[in-house]
Parts: sequence; C-alpha cells; structure tokens
Amino acid sequence: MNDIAPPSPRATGPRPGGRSARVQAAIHQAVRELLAEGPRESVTVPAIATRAGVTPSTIYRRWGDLSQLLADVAVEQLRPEGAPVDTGTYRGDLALWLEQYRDEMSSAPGRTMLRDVLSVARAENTGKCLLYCTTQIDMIHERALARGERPLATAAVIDGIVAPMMYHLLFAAKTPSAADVSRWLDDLIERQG
Amino acid sequence: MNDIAPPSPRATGPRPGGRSARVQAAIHQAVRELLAEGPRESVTVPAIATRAGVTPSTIYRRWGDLSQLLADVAVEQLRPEGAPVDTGTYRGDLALWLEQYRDEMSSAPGRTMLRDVLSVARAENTGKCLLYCTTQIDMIHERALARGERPLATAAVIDGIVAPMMYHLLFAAKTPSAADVSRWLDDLIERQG
DNA sequence: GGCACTAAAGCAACTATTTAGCGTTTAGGA
DNA sequence: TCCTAAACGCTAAATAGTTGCTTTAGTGCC
Repeated sequence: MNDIAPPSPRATGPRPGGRSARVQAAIHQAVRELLAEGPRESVTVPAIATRAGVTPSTIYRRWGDLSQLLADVAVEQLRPEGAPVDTGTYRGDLALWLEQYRDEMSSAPGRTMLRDVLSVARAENTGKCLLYCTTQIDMIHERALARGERPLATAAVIDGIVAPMMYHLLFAAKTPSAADVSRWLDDLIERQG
Repeated sequence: MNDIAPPSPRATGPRPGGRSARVQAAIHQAVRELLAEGPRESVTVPAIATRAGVTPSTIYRRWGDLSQLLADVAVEQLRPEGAPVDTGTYRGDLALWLEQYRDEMSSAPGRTMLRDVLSVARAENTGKCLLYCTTQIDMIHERALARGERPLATAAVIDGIVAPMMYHLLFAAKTPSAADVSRWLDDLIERQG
C-alpha cells in the first residue's frame, strides 16, 4: 500500500520519504482515534502528540494550528474511495450516489468534518471537497454518455442538488431527507425536458 | 414588549439587566474593532478583554470559548438592518436584495463571519442566519402578493438561488458573480412558467 | 556501500492562554 | 431599604503554544 518516494526531479523540495510519512500517518490516526472516542474538546494538540508518540512542536511546525490539522484529517476522510456504483442507468447511479453522499454528510462525524474543513481560511481544503464531488458526478456523467443516455450537466447537479443539500445541512435545524434529494433531482430532470 | 421577567418561574434564569448588557456591548465592540484593524490571529481573548476593560475570565465564563464569541458577534453583524428596498416589482426587489446579499457575503469580512458562524457546533447561530434570510425573502414575497404579483415560494428561492450562492462561496475557489445569481433567478422564474 | 547535505523531528526553556477558587459588586424583587 | 444570587474582578495554578538549538535520517552523489 505504500511505495516510497518516486525518484524524480526534486532539487530542494519537501521530503515525503519514510519518517515524515510515518509521523504524519501516526498523527492522522491519533486524531481519528481521539475524535472517535472522546468529546471534541479533548482533542488537543498535546493529546494528539502523546497518542502519536511525537512532540507537540512537530505538529505546530507542520500544521501550525489544531484547526488546520483537523481540517487536513477531515478532508482526507472525505475523499471518495472509488468510482460510484454502476446501477445500469444514469438516474439510478446519480440517485444512489446522492443518497450515499447525503447519508455520509448528515452523520455526526460527517457534519463535524464539514465544519472542520470550512473553519479554516485556506481555500485549498474546501476546493478539494468540491473537486471530489465534481469528479464523482463527472464519472457518472461519462458512464451515461457511453451508454447513449443524455445526462445532466455536472454544474447543474452541483447547483441544483448538492448545493441545497449542503445549505440545509449547514444552516437548517434539521438535516435534509432522502425525499428532499429526490425532489431536487426530479425537478432537475424534468426541467431538462 | 411589556414588563420584565414574570415573577415566579425564574429560579435560575439569565440576568439581562444593566451591567451585564454594558459588558456584553463593550466586548462585542472590542471584537469588531480588533477584527477591523488587525490580522485575525491578533484577536485573542486577553486582547479583547483588555480593549473592553474587562477581565478574561468574564469572557470565558460567558462564552466559554473564543470561537463562540466570534460566532456570536458575527451573527449579530449578519442581521439585516431593515426591510428590503422596494423597487416596485417582485423581480426587481428580489434581484436587488440578492445582489446586495451576494456582495456582503462575498466580501472578506462577510466570508470571515460566515466561517465563524459555521465553525461552532451549536445550531443556534446558523439557524439565525437562515431565519434572517427567510424573513427578508418573505417580506419581498408578501409585498408582491399585495401588488397582485405571483411570487416564487420562499423555499424555492432559498434552494434555487441562495443555496448555490453559498455553496460556491464556501467551497469554490472563486466567489459567485452577479451573472451567476441572475442566471439562477432567471431559471427559477422561467421554471415557474 | 559510504559521504555530504539538509528537511524534519526531538528537546527544553519560555511565553501566552485558559481554568478554578474565592471575595465583591449589583440587578431584580420584596 | 434590604435580601439573594447572578455576574464580575482578582489571583494563582494548570495547560497550551512558541522558539532556538540539537539530533536524526531521507536523498542524491560518488
């Protein structure tokens, strides 16, 4: 699972090799464990450092800040693991993927990760979220084209379904339901004509 | 609207009277000033306390946390000041209000306030954001009904325009443009038939 | 393989922030 | 005016965050 550093053009860049990678992995895992087992406020830099067998200064130097580390871990967790399931139709693929996405984001850990990602000023992490999402929807799109179907534009899916879903998740008291999602999807498909 | 605290059921209620209110106002103002004049990381609890002429422990006791105080101040700033401008038509009212909203939220301080509000776990603050927004759109809606126009459902405006606007603001690299907003508005009105 | 180079981690002393305990002030009500 | 308790001020102790310097160990070159 872990090949080490490619032998390429690196005059004086970062050093992703063995130890750094191990330390980063240990820290990420420590964060995940602490988040899973205790209340949020117990996830502190010294606690993470101890759990990971590392000194706090390492964390501060690499991430600068607890919130950035949390954002980093969160965006990592949010990365999709593979291609969306193939159900045989565009509509089916999209509906299933959306439902899974809704489910993941509505969960307590999902919401926490979202908050962590959003609370950091740097756009890098939020950009990755959008990228992951776009990529998945694009895959479904491509598959539909290959089948000879007429899929929606990815941007339309983002604006018409993902955006309201996230908006409700972030701002409304209650998380969006599966019915909400299919309603948005139906509207979009109907509008397409 | 009327008399103060009902007699009996206040065994252990809050105390909104004179001093508390003064202290809170001083602290809020100190936060706004510090946010306006310096970089974000210089806005610390001790700094706020000094500026407000208060001891840090007061802040920790009342808000528990810098992020909660920031969220509190932010949501206060985000509160609309009055009714939306009356341009004579539903479409005009809505377009103008949306543009102003977009402008405010896209600005650096607007984005900062949004982040502050979203990064706190308690749903109370985010709920207020949604409420403010809904209330404004509802006013425009009511005015349109009084004129005999046929306005969009408020929920449709939220899901079809506000939501994608916020989604782009939060997740995309570049903030949504005025053209994006009018496109979303046009789509919605056209769909209404 | 051995060597030089340097990014990254460790260590430790230091500063800043947060929390806790306890006395004092003052809003709210008789 | 007087009483009660919420809310604040103060201080000290605990915890978190920062920094300079030292040591470790990837990486490229011979």
